[in-house]
Amino acid sequence: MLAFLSRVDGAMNSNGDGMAQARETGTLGKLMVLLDLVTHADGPLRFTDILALAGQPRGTLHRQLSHMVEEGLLELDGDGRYAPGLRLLDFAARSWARNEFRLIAEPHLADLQQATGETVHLGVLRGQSIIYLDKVDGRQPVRMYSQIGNASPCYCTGVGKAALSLLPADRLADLLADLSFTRFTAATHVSAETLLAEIREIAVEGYAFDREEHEAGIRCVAAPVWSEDRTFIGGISITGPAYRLSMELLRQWAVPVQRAAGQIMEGMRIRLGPRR
Amino acid sequence: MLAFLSRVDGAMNSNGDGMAQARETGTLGKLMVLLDLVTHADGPLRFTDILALAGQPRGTLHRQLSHMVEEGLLELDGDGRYAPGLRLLDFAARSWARNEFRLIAEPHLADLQQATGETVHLGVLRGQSIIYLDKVDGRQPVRMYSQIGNASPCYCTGVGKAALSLLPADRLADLLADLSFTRFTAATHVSAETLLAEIREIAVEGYAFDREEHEAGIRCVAAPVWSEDRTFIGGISITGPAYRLSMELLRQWAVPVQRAAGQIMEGMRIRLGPRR
DNA sequence: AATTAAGTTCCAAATAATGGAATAACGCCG
DNA sequence: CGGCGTTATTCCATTATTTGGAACTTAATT
Repeated sequence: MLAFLSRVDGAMNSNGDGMAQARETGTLGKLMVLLDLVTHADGPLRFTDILALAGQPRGTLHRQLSHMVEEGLLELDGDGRYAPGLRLLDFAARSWARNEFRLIAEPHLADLQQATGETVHLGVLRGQSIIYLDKVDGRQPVRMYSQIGNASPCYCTGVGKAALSLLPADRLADLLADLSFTRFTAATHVSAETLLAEIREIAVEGYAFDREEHEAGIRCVAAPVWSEDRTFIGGISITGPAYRLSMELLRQWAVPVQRAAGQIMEGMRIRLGPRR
Repeated sequence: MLAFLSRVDGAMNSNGDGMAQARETGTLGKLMVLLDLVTHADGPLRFTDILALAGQPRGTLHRQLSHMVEEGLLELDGDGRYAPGLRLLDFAARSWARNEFRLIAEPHLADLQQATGETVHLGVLRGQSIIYLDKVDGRQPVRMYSQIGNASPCYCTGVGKAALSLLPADRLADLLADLSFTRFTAATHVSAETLLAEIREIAVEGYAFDREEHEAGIRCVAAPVWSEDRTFIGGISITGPAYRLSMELLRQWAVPVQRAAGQIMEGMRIRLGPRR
């Protein structure tokens, strides 16, 4: 049911500088396409399935898949079906555990959750997607992976639009040019024009809303966050059901969200020093 | 504080079988060594650091790192330091979300948590490490990534020893021959002999204990779990502080843990059919 | 047993990776 | 500002790996 994300994330390494230069990553690039293919599929794929999707010669594909299985990036079950490898979990767990941005943001996310009682997210822009780095849910032990690590479109999430408002005009234009819109709800932006208009507004106001644009019945208010070296461009948000979060309430919450965002950025300055 | 894990997990792809058939994964293998290097480091690494650790020519290394950054496997910050890439999170989130074994086990883990009130883990053997696939903690919203995805040594965890008890003698011998022991506590096995003796016992009894072997003050009881095609060999465990979990209590809990393990395996049979 | 489909192995040709050295950028200090 | 040590990046002939078509093996079907 989340299969549509494939589109979105697949475009993640579009280096959209106008001319669409095919990626220059040699052998690795080809293997990553395969990894993308398998991880984005709805279930395990057999050799022939991948062969059809990848459009490569049999011999080549076979060696590539074998190497990836050998390295633990993919797993091959008893029925000859390929699935994402669990070694990826180990890599990701380490990537996440030591991420400076997340570590610094953590306490401020918790504060914001306490203050509002609603779910708080931290996300960063990667390519055209928002990758969620953290989530604090007020209620019972949440299945964290359910959100952390997930990639969502930038054009229909609060964090995404907040992030876009930070981009310089030229980078924003490039990104929008490469963007393809999928309508998730009646409120989803489906054209660069309306999106750009809202982003301009967000850049002025300093906060963004998601007016049930990604999921019906879910609203949020978000504020942009960035690191000084611009490695991280993203945002934090408070998310909840529309029946509980009126637009008026969200407007009030813009203040604490912006304050938390400011504290996180201040924390980065202190921690990482004034370099660059 | 968990930095010591680096050592241990590093051994996951140690091909240290005396003479070491060098891995036959071509270019990919070389890149994975680098990814391992960066993800296992204590912090971001500069080019020169990696150069020293990898022992490769400058030109080669530079191109390799560039490709990996381009693909999102690594990230390069403003100070020229390499860190694990966030794209790994997206891969891992997908790998985890659709893992059949975990999906089937989930409700039984929750049951077991309810019955005992203590923390429940699900892990599988990958190489010489146990990778934790799931965790159910009774108390407050836990930072899930803190455990899920983490790789721990097989020789000093309940799940690990339970998993080892499932291996046929020859595979077990191979694995033990390659194993290098790190003493974490006074109770840690540090020789293949004593470990093998305990594993034999576990194979008879059908359950394993961790008697504060990995972390002082932490005990657990575990039972082996495997899929019919042997793709997954692992276990589930109940873990908690020694002051609350006497060895006597753990012995009593062996029964419900084994029952839950049985239910999970039954679930796999039904779900995946009697193939292979 | 015959037939089709699915997966695996082989090897000359094409391509990408290699690695030593030259070049460029940075950071520090006088 | 200019020089010096450090660090990072680019270049290109050589070398090793990947490529891809076809032959081969294995498994499933009738």
